[in-house]
Amino acid sequence: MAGNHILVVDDEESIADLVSSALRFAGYEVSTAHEGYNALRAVKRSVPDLAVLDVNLPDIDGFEVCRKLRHDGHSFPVIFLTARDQPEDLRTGFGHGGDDYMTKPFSLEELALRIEAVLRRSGASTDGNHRVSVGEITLDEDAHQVTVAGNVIALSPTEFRLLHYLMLNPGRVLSKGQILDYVWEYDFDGNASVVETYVSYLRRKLGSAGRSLETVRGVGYVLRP
Amino acid sequence: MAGNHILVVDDEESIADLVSSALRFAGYEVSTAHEGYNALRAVKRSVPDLAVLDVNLPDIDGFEVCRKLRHDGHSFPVIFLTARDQPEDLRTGFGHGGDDYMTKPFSLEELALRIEAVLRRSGASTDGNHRVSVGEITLDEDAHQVTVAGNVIALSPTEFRLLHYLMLNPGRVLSKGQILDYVWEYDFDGNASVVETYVSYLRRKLGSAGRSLETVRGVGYVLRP
DNA sequence: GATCCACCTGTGACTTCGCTCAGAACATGC
DNA sequence: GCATGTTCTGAGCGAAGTCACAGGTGGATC
Repeated sequence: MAGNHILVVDDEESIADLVSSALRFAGYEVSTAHEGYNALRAVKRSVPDLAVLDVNLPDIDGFEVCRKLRHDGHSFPVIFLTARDQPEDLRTGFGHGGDDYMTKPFSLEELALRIEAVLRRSGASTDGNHRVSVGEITLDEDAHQVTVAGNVIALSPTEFRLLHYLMLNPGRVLSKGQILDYVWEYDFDGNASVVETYVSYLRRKLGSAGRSLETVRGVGYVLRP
Repeated sequence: MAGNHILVVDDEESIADLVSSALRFAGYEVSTAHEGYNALRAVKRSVPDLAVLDVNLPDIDGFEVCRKLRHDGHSFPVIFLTARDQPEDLRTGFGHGGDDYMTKPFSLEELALRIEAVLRRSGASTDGNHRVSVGEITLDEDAHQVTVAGNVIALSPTEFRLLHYLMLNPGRVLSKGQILDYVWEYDFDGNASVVETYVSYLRRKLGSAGRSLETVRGVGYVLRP
């Protein structure tokens, strides 16, 4: 996945920034645009390996951008972002040559996963390594499976995403806020104590290996290598 | 991080001064403004790498300033400052193109950290080094861990911030007032002797290395390299 | 060497934070 | 439509952290 170039197009700058910093962190090269025509211009300058297109743009909408891209012969995959509750959009999106679809708000983790999935499907080069290990814990993204010292343990989707995020940042303290942004939907406005609850679940399921998931009081959590 | 230019906008002169002197000290170039229109004029003269904007300004509010800046095509990151207990502001802030958010009162330490984080995210040059060493003591910000001669020692959040501040200024005497401003919230109105208490805690936890944390009677404390 | 004052450090009250559990609300699969 | 799993909240508890206070210690000054 390293080195792939992604174009993020969203008129809300805060979202474009949030997404692009998360993707940069995940090892992609990212450029952004806030308007449809700017996006087309950006592609003329440098063709990305994938584009994340918001549907609602100030000038021409994301579908139209995608249609023009396909018309110009570009075949890189496109993932659409759209506000909730517009199910009819889905068909429109795929009709215009979209490869995947996400409704806002979404979790950055999920976006990263979908991007990777779409890139893999489209045959772009990925590093093909979807397994992470920290200490005795191994997480396999493809198999969606976690093993501790060789024994498979069952995790719920949220537990899995949380563990994955922690494992992507071994030895780095992640604040509850960061965790909420990445693992939960980015505008999740519930109680931050869900994180505590899920850390508790994870520790229990991880058994003795759960001890490497440390609390840094007043700061956040770390998975110590 | 060195050399980045930051614009601080706050109508309370004492706060603007406090913040700007702390940021100058942290190696930034700082300019200040006390009103919204002055801030816009200052940007016209010299475009900063980041702006710290108070929301409550006498003429136009911080959000409006940010909106105008974005409208003029400026994309440098903005951090908003606002009084507590206005959670709905947060969304407004991000809606207007803000990159981060802090509620008053805050510690200067935290502001410095956020500025660095935002600059890093926005791709501006930072020194990217989150480890400091003085003598046998090493402090790692990411891991939120302190080691003395290789042995990890556990510190409370306040102890950690205090040590961090001292380590950022090896060989320089810091007064209790400076320490209170930087490590505690700037309007902390308690007894300045907390600093003594925490220096005492630190010395005990640092063991023999604690001897390099010297008292300069009548002046303050130094960490001797 | 007496006195003063800044600083040190132990004690303890109080607060904050995080862990865990129980359960309600919701989603999913059979 | 029932059973099961999942998500998230809220309360209670205990541990950890914060800070004031007060008695003790030891330079500095005269």
